[in-house]
Amino acid sequence: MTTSNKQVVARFCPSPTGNPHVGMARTALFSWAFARHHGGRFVFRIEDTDTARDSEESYALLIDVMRWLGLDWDEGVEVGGPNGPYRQSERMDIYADVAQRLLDAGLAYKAYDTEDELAERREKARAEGRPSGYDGLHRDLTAEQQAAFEAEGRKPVIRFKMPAKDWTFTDLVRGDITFGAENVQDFVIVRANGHPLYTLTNPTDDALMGITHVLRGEDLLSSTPRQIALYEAFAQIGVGDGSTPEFAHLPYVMGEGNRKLSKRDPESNLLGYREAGFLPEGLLNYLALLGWAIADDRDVFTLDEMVEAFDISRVNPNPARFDAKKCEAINGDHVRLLTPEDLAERLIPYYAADGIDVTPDDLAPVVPLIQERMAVLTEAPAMTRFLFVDDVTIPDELALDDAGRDVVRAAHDALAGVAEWTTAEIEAALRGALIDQLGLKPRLAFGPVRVAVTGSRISPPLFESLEILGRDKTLERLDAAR
RNA sequence: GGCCCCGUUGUGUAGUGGCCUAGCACGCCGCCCUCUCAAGGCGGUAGCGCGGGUUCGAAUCCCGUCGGGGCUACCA
Repeated sequence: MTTSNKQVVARFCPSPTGNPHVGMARTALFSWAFARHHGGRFVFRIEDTDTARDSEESYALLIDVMRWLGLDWDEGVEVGGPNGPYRQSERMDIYADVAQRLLDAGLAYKAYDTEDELAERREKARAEGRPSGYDGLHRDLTAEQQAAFEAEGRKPVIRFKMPAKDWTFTDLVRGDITFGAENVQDFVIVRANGHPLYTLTNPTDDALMGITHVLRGEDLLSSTPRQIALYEAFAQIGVGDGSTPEFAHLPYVMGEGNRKLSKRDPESNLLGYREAGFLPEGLLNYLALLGWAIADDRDVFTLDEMVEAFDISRVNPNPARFDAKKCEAINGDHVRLLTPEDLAERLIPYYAADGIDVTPDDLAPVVPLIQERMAVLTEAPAMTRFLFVDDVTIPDELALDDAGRDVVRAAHDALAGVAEWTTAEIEAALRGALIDQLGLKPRLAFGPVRVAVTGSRISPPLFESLEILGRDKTLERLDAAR
């Protein structure tokens, strides 16, 4: 698949705007898995050239989320590397230099069109059924013409001069793609105010950082010919090693309806998944399923297994809908895959967030009761809060009727006489008193006890719960409810 | 308008000419297990956008068409 035998170098290069979202994580995951599968390097770069939208908060969130997910990088922000710095805002001199060399080599030129002039010609082209990109009017301006525009006070942008040829490349997930020469026009690489654009900075850094494989969203598909043209120009002016990377355009992650999951969609907020109690391995596993399959009859796997099996050519090009239900189900499978000790450790912050201070020892007997009862970690404190608080309150709608109070009274008396406070003895006492003596169906016998002790109709297994709760608290609560 | 991408049950996928009366998972429905809820087991539901070709045979190849999406910026 890889045509050269160079070491694979893939990268993830988000812009720090807004909250990190799931589409971003999927792109990072695939790039990372691709690099790891091929034993290559993974670079993490930040593309913060848009000062109006970028923020330091967003940058910090990006680092936080990548570390939480466990997608480690060999070079990039925070860790450094031989091709730094890795924030584009710190590389402005490099872009200015590259732009100047492009200009000097005649591969780019200054264009003085005003926004209005451009818009007018664009409309005309559209109306006539022609492509609406730049028409190349200022491509071959003489020095005198340029001087005249300068004299008018016009500030030029720098445009890259697209060679007049068709562009074909092999997309690793979509196969051969061709754009006709007439559809790829000269594009702006430096703004009139001197700031470089993504169109220049991204290929420049990929070239300088030795990126061999570019995995990114499909929204960038149609800009690929321009990038390839720039690479060919770089080869002429000595930027990078003269090679062009391979490209793979990943499908979108869609939200409800038929729209791309956007950054402002709460469903897309990555940190929201951590808060909601998703495991990074669960979320990543689910995200991997959006466009990729490890086998035709299996969809739960570890990151290591994914790295081992990942094959970019087997990525499905269709946009995929994000399905919260399936995401939870996959996460639940990963919860069950954890050792009880590991799960207990991971649960502690979620108890803390609920105002419950617990230690791993406190949780040791509880975890076996709840591990298979939750899909996300926040369910644990909700389900077992009654074990760690002094009193429970019984909601009005669950208030016991006379029959229920009779049951609770009988349960209290039976339990008061239990010699050894173990699950087995608790169960024996309760069954004896409520089922054998009162002749109740199990459901009617244990229901009121559950409500009295846990404050809920739903709980972990009752007898085990009572053992953990302890005799005193159990009797107290039964007494209070009778 | 132009160019490009995409099109298998509700959702994600497997499928690369016969193994497909289309497999798996989530969802949903039912049953079993059962002290509740889960987990687990069993069963059910529902799909190749459409129309033409090519072929003995097509979800798979070709053409057309329809639908969705992206780009067409001095955003990324």
